[in-house]
Amino acid sequence: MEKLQSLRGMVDLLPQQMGVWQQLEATARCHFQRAAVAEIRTPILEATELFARGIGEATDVVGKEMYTFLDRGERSCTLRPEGTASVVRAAIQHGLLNQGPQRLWYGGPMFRYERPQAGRQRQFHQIGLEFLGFADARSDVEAIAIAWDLLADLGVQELALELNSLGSADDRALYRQQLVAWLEQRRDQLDPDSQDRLARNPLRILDSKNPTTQALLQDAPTLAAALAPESRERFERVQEGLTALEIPFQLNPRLVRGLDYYSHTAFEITSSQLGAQATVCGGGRYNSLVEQLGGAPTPAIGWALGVERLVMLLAQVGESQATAPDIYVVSRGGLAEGQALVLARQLRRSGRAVELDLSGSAFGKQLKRADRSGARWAVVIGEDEALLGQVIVKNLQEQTEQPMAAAELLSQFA
RNA sequence: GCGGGCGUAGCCAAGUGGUUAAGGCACCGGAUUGUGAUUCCGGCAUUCGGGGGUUCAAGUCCCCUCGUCCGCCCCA
Repeated sequence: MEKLQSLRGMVDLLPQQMGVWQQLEATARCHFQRAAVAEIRTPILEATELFARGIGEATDVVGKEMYTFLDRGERSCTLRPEGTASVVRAAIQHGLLNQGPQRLWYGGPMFRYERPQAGRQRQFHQIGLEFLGFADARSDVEAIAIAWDLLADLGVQELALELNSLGSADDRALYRQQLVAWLEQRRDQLDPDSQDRLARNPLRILDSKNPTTQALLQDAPTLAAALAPESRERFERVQEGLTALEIPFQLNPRLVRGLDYYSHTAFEITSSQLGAQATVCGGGRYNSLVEQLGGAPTPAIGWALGVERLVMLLAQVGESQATAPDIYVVSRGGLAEGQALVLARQLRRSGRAVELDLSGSAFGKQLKRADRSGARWAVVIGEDEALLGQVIVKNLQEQTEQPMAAAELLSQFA
């Protein structure tokens, strides 16, 4: 029979890895709460139309990476490739924006149909933040600061924040024209990938990894020069804010985010320890998206961080936590086993983490498992103890033991 | 979608065309029918990702296929 296994690029998270995940999620929750950011959860399945309109038909994410299929009602459905479009959709649908600006976060699985490689899977997880209805440059700074502080608190080392401004939609359209005109003159000097992008998504050529293309771009018109004075001033205020918060950053004039909806501030937080997919967190401002999805014009900024990539960094830091019980209950014989079942439940009700050995094997075997479970205490009930209403409490670390009444045990561990 | 590396047990692996596929970890059982370490003994791949071919003989060579990893594209 064919071996059953998970679909390509879909990975299981096994019990041993969950400690890092849980710690990460708890830390994120804590940071959001302290920053007065509320959680929102949206379905992982949406109408294909949402992403086509929100992210942009021309992007790779929409053009070739979506998990799309027809449901039984012949509607085109897509497993969400990112979170922002869904959050904005939900905010519009439920009139959240009529109640004032929204500070939201989300977390969960995203899906992209790509070849897996280091730091890239078909199902992966993101934790993201969206500030809807905030235009001030300080909101950009605050959004970035929350991401930065979260990563720092988790103990991630050697992070770099890269920053750029794409300007307003007008600035970008103007620059796009300049760049395309300039590159058309030199089309034959571009690598094939970039030639392709010239028509589809020319700004992304700036980000090319091809060295000759990069050399050519040295003399190309710059995005910074195309920014209107207001855009430039806005960008300066973002930088001043980051400096005031002592968050180090590097200006990267080639940083162009892939999704169509970005404008003004764009940023990435990267780690050199991740291989080719180095971005841990990426985001930026998207002032036109809400309107594009049918809401009132609403400025917004957000980011998403890749949980698997973050976990890779945390694993390198050596972060991991096993889930050991406080007490391991060992019993043998009908009467004793019955009492152990009751006792374990009572201990749990008083808040203890208790593992009950259900094997019925010899005491030696059970104690061996007690030892390996990492529990501090073992409670032993044999037939003799059961008849007397007693238990033996062993301290597994100090290798000491003492008999006591079951009731005494309960009051001691309450 | 394109390029390259790799598939031997739950994990790490030896194996260079020649009888029954090393070893280690983990796990299970026993020595110890009521006590954890260590030790000792035993168990744990009818077969090398799958299919086809070459050969007297294939884990080993060839072809196809699937999976996986790394890179490109792209992104978190």
